[in-house]
Amino acid sequence: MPADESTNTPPTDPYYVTTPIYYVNDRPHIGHCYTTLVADVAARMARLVGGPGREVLFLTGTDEHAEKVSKAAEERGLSPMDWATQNAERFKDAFRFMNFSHDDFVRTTEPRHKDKAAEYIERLVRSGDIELGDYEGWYDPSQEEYLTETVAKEHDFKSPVTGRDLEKRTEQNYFFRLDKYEGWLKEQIETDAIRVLPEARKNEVLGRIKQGLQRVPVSRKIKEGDADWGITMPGDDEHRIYVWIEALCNYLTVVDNDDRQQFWPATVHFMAKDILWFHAVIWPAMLKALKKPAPKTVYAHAYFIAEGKKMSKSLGNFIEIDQLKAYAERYSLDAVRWYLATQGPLGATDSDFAYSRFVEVYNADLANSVGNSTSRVANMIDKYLGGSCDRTCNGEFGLPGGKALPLALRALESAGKPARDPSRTFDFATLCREAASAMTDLHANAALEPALASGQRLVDAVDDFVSFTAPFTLAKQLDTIEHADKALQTILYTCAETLRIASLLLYPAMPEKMADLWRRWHCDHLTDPNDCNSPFKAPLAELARFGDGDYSLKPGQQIEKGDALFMRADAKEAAPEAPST
RNA sequence: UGCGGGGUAGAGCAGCCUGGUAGCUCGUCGGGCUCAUAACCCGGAGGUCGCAGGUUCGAAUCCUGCCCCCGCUACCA
Repeated sequence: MPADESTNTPPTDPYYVTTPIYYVNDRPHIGHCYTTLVADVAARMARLVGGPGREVLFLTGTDEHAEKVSKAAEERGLSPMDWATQNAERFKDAFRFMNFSHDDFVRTTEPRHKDKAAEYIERLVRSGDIELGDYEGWYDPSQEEYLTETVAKEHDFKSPVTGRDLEKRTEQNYFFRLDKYEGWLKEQIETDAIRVLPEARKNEVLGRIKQGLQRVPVSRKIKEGDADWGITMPGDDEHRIYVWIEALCNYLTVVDNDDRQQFWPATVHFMAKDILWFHAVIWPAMLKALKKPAPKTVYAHAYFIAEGKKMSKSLGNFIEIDQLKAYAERYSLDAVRWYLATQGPLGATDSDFAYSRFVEVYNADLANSVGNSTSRVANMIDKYLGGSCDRTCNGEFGLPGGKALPLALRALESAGKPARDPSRTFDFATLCREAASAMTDLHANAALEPALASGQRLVDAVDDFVSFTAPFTLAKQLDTIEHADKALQTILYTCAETLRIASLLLYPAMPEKMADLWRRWHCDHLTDPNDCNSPFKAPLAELARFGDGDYSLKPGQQIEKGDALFMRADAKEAAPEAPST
């Protein structure tokens, strides 16, 4: 594929990315943060790749209408709304801390959601996609809940909690005719019209669809003494819309208005694997019934486990937001974001959040690479060139083919350290163009980890280039080799300019640190470096133009070294601990 | 029970679809360099690719069987 062509045409289609809305009784933990971070990286990448001309909407929020929410509120002597508000704030705080760039935060208790959701259900009733029927199942009277056939059988038809016999009960419910859409769903997912990722999950979903789809209950009978919480079934006061069904609607309710109509269908829904079925099957079928297009991509990641152990309430080993804060305090927030984004369970298998691994990744990917590389390059520019390059990488000294490289080789030779392979050539313009193009293509395929890796490759290339050309050796021969100064400027410019482009590619995961670098290097022409959430001034293809673009480093541009971007971490130090609560 | 994913150097992973010198990151050992954050560059050691059969001139890669790990199995958020 011709790399330069796809780079020249930045995407302009509206990009709409969502996270699940989170169960508001939960305390924010690594799971919520991870899913939302993935969406944040995707959203930032969409804005970067597309530039100011592309509309991007990133939505997250809270799911508040569960029965247990009103119960939890009651236990605390609060109204359900007050309790929900209080907890929604915790999510908002956590997400602010994580520097997520969501454009909107929806709460299912907001009228804009409730009204539309009820309207959708009503439409489905009218179209016959939702109908009244009998639900027969195993009821656990002690827990006041129905159990699935499988669970009931597993526990020998006794309550898993109390061990008492389950009752076979029948009640009237509204059902969504999921069964009507079996063939359509199978076809949509098979052909990737609805792309289910990763591949393993697609197979899983298709496998289940082939086993046959049944209608799904979408309402609950309102019981005596129930709190007035949730949305009642349109036209039937005795039923309440089942929260799951209502919650799914949030993706649409928020954009189903004059201002945001262009965002539907959603570009990508991110979620954890446990709720894939709702998003890949039930939700698209509901949309089909509503005559709305289905989401383009449904991406289900796996779980984080903690220090090799599955996180569970009984073990009490959930990595909560406070622990992430403790890591961020020691290593910077962006280091946490980087670790989660690049080591996370984007594939089908779970990933481990382990301190030893964190330190390893931090040192390898951040301290020793981007951090050290920007440091050494800035330092040489400061030391040898007084803090700025007066020459770009173009012209007769440029690379590849110009005089800079032969002069560097000559300096090495006269210092008695000839290059091992003098025939090597370097073409950073192409390298950078391909890296930017790779990010654009990978992002379009929701392949976020490889997209971020394209930035790392540029940093590695700079380190390799510095070793090969040894500008520090050249710098000692400015008086003895003619034009050595020009070669030196060209080489260091090449390094700095490549790092500038690398920083753009690393930005989606590490916005604050990269903005920090842009402040030191006076790159305020990319975006506002004092606000890493401000829009970019052009699409990536233009921003990442090497050497001769409008956004390239300019001759004379001040490059300040500053403090280490990422201090090396000491693995012998004890793991950061969250303050005990 | 059914369906799906996985088992590749000490650790974490890629390669398998489209068979043909087994690769990457970290760790480890040796060398180089000195601009840099004990960093960076080069090289070495370390794997009979879960097990057993089969197809093939040739299999980590295709087929069959088996073992182990994990996930999903819908009305719980």
